[in-house]
Amino acid sequence: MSKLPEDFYQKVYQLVKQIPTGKVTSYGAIAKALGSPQSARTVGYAMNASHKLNNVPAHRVVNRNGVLTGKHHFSGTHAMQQLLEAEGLVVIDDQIQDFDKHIWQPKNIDT
DNA sequence: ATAATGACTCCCC
DNA sequence: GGGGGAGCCATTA
Repeated sequence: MSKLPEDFYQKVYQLVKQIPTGKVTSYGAIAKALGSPQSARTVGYAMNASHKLNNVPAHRVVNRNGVLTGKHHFSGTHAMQQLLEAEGLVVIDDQIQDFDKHIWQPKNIDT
């Protein structure tokens, strides 16, 4: 692990942990809040590492389209979908309904 | 140090 | 509206 990117991960975790129940956000939004809108891909990578943590609701993080692209990385096939539905969201075919209404805009922690 | 991979996003056809 | 290609960042081999 490099020295600088490590902070990036911490920011990602910190932000994801701040996502309120019943809300979701996108990798790009997180990356942007971190001051690196082009590091959306890296955010996903951080999520992968967040799997070893227990306080990082990665299931609330989806792509900008509101699609559960990373559901495949979860325990089961629909584990992510079930989690979101259990939080009051509506997920159909790995697609969050009214994603724009359930989206959660993170605050810039980079400032 | 170079090359390949990935839970993304944007641009073009 | 749907599909394909390129770009960016960080990690791993």
